[in-house]
Amino acid sequence: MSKRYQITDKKKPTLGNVAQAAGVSTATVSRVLNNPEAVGDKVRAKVEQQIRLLGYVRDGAARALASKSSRTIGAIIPTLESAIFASGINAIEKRLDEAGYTLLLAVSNYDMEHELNQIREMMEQGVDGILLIGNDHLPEAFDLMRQHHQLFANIWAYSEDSPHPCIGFDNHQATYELTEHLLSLGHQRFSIIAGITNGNDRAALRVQGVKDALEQNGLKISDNCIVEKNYDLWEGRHATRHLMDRPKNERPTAIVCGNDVLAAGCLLECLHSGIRVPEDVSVTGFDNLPLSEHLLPGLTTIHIPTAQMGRQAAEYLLDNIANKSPSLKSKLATQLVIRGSTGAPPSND
Amino acid sequence: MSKRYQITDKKKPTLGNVAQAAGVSTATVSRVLNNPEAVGDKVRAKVEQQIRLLGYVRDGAARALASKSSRTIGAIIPTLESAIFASGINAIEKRLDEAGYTLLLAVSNYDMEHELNQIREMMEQGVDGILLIGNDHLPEAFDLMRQHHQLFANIWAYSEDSPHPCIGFDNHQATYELTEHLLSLGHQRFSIIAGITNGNDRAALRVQGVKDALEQNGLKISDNCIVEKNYDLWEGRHATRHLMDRPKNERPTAIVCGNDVLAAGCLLECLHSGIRVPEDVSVTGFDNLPLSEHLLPGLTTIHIPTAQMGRQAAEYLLDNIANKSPSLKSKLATQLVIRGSTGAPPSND
DNA sequence: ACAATCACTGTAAGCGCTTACATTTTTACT
DNA sequence: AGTAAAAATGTAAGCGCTTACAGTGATTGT
Repeated sequence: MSKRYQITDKKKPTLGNVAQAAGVSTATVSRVLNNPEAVGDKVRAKVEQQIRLLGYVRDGAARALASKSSRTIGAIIPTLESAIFASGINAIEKRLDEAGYTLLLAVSNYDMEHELNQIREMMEQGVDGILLIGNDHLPEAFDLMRQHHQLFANIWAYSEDSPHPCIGFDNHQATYELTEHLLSLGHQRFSIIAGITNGNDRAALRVQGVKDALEQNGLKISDNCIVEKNYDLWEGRHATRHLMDRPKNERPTAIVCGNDVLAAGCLLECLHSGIRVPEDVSVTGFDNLPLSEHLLPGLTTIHIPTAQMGRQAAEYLLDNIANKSPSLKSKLATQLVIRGSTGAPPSND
Repeated sequence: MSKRYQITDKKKPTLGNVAQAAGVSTATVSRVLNNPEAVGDKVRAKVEQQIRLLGYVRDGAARALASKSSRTIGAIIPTLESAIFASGINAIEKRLDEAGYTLLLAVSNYDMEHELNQIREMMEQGVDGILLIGNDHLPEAFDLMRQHHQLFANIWAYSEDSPHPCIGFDNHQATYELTEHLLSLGHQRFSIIAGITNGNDRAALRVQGVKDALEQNGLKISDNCIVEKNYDLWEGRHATRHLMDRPKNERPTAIVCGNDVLAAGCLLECLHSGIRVPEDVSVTGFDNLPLSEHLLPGLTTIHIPTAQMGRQAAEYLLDNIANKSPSLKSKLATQLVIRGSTGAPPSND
């Protein structure tokens, strides 16, 4: 009877089964799998044939246990909604894939306790590296990773003086420049629709960037002109309504939003309620999401090189794994993208 | 110089180390970790203390090898852009997390060959279950999974006669009903901006749903009124321009889009080029993305219960792993959401 | 022609954990 | 107190793979 068509074998074939079937040792089979050049042509062909015949699939757990590497990278991102991190993750996954690595993804929902647990879980899974968003994480998280020599990097934020490896951009500087743009247009009354700054260093830095730029120009923003909102369209709309719902000469002439989602909400609210942009108010975002250029008017925002950042982050880990010791930090440039949503402030009358 | 992190050069503590430190056997330590009730209070306390003291973290690879379970679920989605799958993935991750499972995520970019490789990789990783989007996959993929008794399920699509487990909705029926809505408004000239149907059963079924509803009403749609585009805003805009760029009495009065991204592109193109919606043309989408209700006019679309679907999918796998044998199929209801983007066709004059 | 070298291949010792089974200690009941 | 049953703990055999080391011919240099 021919074994060729045996579809339902009871147990999964193991390395040993393949070895036996091919009449070689397990070491040889392992070699054709991991280091084919080290095996003679004939033997290799024979083994490969049996692998195919038996439908052999390596056991990653055993492999990881024996080789001390799971060929897996973990990434913990705050959210999957709103596609903020989508293209970055995409780039990471792509680069990892090229190197034969797999991405383990977790979503923390901006909850640091949860994130800590996820880090622990990933370390249990034996990931070879971990990618975290932002520089702010629980001290316990850093302790845990240090204690176990866990390779990791922070992305999406760059900080000169962070003791940890980071691949990202300067959130503060970006909004600083953005604010300068608004100032140069003549704006004086600013409002900020920020992301929730608690536990989110990026959001906090973006706010600070605006504040510092204003201060540099002798302006100050009062606390009731700064609202914090989740990155959500509705929240952006509500915040906008709230901010614009005051006497005309007290309204902001420029609203700086914590990201493009909030800004889109702001823009859409203006559209819905007849507020003209930029004639009545200028609006800015952060992220340059695909949508932003299509809005009417187009959204002035900060472009982040997410794909490049993702690739670099992946490469940082891979290089480290390969003992190449890449530089600990990488600062990527953001870009101010000026579109129709910013213009001169309304003339005072 | 990355010596910054070399604080302690000791090796990671193992189960054995903990056992030794606590003066018990490895079996006991393993028990307090996996089945605490089976251990006496004093001993458990002693062991737990040592675990904390040593900063012990389990080795997932060893655990997976010995226990035949990696406590990991894999999901392969076509894309991370445009957030189509975001909330579904979110729900999956959440449910899995509750059960102590981790999500392994891969992005196939709508490439089935690539998907097959990713399935293989995930099986190597030893995932306990795999989630695939849609019912269309390479036969080799199904063969591979069957041969290895790999638990899996298709989501995002429901099919009565699929031989595979699936948790999803009826794409065909959804656009069928959507089209009926348009017909009831009096539309006769339809165009479709579809997703790429090749290798995407959902996209194909959505087109077919429209066709069938039209045919049922004695209408037919000519091939040059159907364009296929990637799910991208620009492509939606270009397609719209192309479709509307004909004599007024040949223009479609209704454009059915393959998803909300294309529809948003369509809507935005109309906005940019002065075409009134719905007075000049009605537009529909599919997915009911968060953005869709905020557009002006609001987008008529199909709401998909993504969160529910994600949770159910996760539960299907978990139940299976727990030998509960849940039902193989689950059909979720979609919902036609009528907003301002659909209305009566322009009167012929 | 003989030793040194090289190219393959095999042997076997783990990797750190789970778990069936064996053993000891407690508890419950007569 | 005596005994069986229950509860707690220990023993040790793997799980499937990698890899250092050992072994075997074949090739090369002198």
